[in-house]
Amino acid sequence: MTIQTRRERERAERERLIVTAARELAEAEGWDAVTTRRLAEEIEYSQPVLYSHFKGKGAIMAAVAVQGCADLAEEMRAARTAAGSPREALAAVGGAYTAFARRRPALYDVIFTLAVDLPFATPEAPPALQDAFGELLQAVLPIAGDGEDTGLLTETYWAGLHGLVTLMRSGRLPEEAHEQRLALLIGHFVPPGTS
Amino acid sequence: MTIQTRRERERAERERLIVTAARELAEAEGWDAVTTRRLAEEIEYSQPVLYSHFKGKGAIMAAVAVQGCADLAEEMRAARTAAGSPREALAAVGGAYTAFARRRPALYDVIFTLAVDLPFATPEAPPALQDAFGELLQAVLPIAGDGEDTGLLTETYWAGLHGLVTLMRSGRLPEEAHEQRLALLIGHFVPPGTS
DNA sequence: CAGGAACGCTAGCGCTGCTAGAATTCCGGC
DNA sequence: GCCGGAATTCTAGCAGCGCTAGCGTTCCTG
Repeated sequence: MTIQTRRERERAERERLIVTAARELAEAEGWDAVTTRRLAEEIEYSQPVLYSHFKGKGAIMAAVAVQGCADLAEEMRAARTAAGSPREALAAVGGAYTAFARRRPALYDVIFTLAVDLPFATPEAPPALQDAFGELLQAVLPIAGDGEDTGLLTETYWAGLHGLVTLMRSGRLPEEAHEQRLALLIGHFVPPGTS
Repeated sequence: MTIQTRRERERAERERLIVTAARELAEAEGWDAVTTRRLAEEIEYSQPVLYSHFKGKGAIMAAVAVQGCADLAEEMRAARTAAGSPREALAAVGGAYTAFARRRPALYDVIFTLAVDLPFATPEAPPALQDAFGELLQAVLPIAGDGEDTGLLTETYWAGLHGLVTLMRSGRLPEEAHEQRLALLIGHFVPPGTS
């Protein structure tokens, strides 16, 4: 029994090693630099080892995405709970979201633009994804107008944030006015008179 | 002179052939299917011919993007000029934008998510891109609040639309509630009391 | 009709994700 | 202590990618 468990433990550790190496390499040099050969070299094993842990490169990226999404959820939670008014909370979460996207672009990309084989808007979605969406939802809840579907409103706010960061990071929107655009978005989501 | 001009004409025609073939192939089978070998086969020339017209695959995609953006601008213009009130115009342009993205996903991707070597938010941006943005701007102008920067407001509205379509098309937002989310976005951009 | 330039082709480079099958390592029973 | 078998890891290679050097042909010009 001990041998079996030791092997399983080593295997699990190596799996974490792969995910960590992929994340660090992507954050350091971008996802283009993350090839299976490079990754194998990084973890000091041969390529096929990767495929004994993951179905393919996409699955490794998905694992990185889930891990990164937990970070994002945590940062949004911290921002939200530190804020005072509902309006401040909405702005804080939006600011945390876009700040994450700009500070860790490779991580943001793999969560929200690249990897596709992750279930998203379903109950089977990984908890980390649901947590991140939940943070947005908590921030949107208090500022929802009468009769507005909170889930849909959250999705719409999320889309606004996502559009801002993706267009900016791909050079389609100039960086310098980001804060002003973010303020405009938030301002249009908060009903007038909400403190 | 006639020989020279004939050659130039044939060259220009072949260039259009390349761009058209790339666009049709992408729209039919997605950009993954657009390889230089496949493209060469499609136009019945060898691969290197492509590189005598374009610097690389990216440049071909950029050409498709510019051509597609003209279509988008045209559709938004038609929607805007057919609308009655400012609110209807904003909704019509937003609807035309998202409808374009859903009807021609490959084209939308190459304009707004894939190709990067196009100047966007500068005076050197291709006219087609500026036209498309101009249509959005024309729709946003009448509903801008006092003291709001119209350009920034347009960019923010654009980001909202872009976020909606990209998250939906990548499976991160469910398709069915699209119209409701779009209505929410538009509703939050139109000041209350604007007819 | 010959010389030369312009043109398009064949062939190939280094890279990608991924995999079949050989080789090695390690554990359990005698 | 040692050997057979199972589990594991590696070497080697496939098909395809974007891109290019250099050869062969074709066609215009003097």
